[in-house]
Amino acid sequence: MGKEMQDENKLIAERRKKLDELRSMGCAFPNDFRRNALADELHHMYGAQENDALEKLGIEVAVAGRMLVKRVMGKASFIKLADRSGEIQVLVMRDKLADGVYASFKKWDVGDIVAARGSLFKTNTGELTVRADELRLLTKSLRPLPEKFHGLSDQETRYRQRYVDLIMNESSRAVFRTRSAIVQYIRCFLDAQNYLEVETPMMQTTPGGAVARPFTTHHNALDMQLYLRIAPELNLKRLIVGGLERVYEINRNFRNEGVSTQHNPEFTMLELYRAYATYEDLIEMVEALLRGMSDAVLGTTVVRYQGEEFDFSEPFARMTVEETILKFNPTIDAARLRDRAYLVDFCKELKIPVKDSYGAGKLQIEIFEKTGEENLRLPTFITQYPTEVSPLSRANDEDPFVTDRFEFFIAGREIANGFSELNDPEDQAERFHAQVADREAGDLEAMAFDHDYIRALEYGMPPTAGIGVGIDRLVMLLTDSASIRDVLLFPHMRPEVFD
RNA sequence: GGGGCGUUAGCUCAGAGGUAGAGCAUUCGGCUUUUAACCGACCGGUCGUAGGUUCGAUCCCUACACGCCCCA
Repeated sequence: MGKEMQDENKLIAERRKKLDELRSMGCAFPNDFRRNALADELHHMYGAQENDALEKLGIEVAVAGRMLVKRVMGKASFIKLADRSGEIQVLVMRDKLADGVYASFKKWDVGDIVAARGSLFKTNTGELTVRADELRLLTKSLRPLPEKFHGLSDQETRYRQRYVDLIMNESSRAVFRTRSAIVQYIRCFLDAQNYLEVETPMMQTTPGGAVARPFTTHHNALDMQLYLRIAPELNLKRLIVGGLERVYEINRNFRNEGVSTQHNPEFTMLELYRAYATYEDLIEMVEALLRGMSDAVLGTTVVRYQGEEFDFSEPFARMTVEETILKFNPTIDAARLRDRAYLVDFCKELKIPVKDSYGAGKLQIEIFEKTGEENLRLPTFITQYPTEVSPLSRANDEDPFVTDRFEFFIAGREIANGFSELNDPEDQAERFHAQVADREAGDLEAMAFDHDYIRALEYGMPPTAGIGVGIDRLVMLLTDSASIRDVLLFPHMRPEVFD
């Protein structure tokens, strides 16, 4: 909706007038009310009590929150206040309040921030309620909230005005509580294994650690171009060289590519490195992490996503890249899977655009992505990625065409990417050179040569395994969200036009 | 970048080539146990923007903006 904000419509003008009256009567934005109870607390503590017992106990509480319901019935009214925990009903009776308060209250609006003090009781229909003997308006709301029954459903407004979405939609609040619980679970899981959480630069002079285009920015005082990081990988491995042995970072990466239901220009990754471990160890870790996480966060190991069901208590499947290609391309000749000319022809059949620079490994990955990925519905570890497309991974000892690398797929989407790290500085330098050649051939995503990273490896990096996990996609999975925008509080949007 | 769909009152949505409608909200009146409270009355719009076709466009056409979905 190309909406010019109708900033001063009639509804807002009426409320602004009410605010003016509050100002003229003194402090319009008081901050001296002290709440002593949350809605959910009260429901848990007293929800099971009979009214007679409650009245006898005479429990005095002070509650506050946004008034989301207001039903006026002459000299008595019911309102509902929403706080961070939930909602609590308040009975407002004219004769229980100081003179004039009820008359003022009648002019308050749904959306106002209201405080009430009074005793607990239960209504005829059994709802726990505060009978107010003090009622105050703490903050006047100038803008009307969406209609109570249908709420706010317009996607664009939900993303642009997340605050309104959070006021109106419990399901949206639940997503972000789950997101927080997931990140917290990861931290506990890793901290328990003596990982050190670190922070490394977002602004880098040489972007690296992933195959992607970076955002550029400029440092004025130093008059130099900087890049927003596309991955923290190389810095984290410098820390492994430094002897920290187990490190992780949960933070933002920035990639200058399209926006879709799966991609936001900035997104959150967990990256983790562990010395004296292999990718096999990390496969086991991912499996344990996801199993424990679903159980802790969802209360079950059965994850339902967009109509599909995945049981995380069962062992995850494993297949190599080549096995996956064979499985989903029954006509392909198994004996010629590394025959470049054959793969070029096969790609053409699949209408995959091929460049001269592509070797057999790159062609395999193109076929894998086109025909395999989407079909990997059940939790599956795909292993043995071609060395050609894995410039930071350790080549397999028996078969140097592939690396000791895996990606984890579920519901047709990549969630994690891990490998035994390449710690041979000379091999790494050669891989960088190959990347630089690709870059010079026009591949804007190819890596730059990172001299300091080679220097770090030359000091000696212990054998190490590392992994990156896309937090946003994980949150999508565990919250049954179809779009990455649903799990980002403020997803990237084109700027709104105000005129 | 390509294709499809959408944009009408604060919100949720109808609608038709003859310049617009409902529910909720607002405003006013009534109502001391409501639950999408109820009853009565009123108010509310440059129909996303700009062109074009037409006697007449919000409706048809074109472009643009923004969004959603699919594809690259």
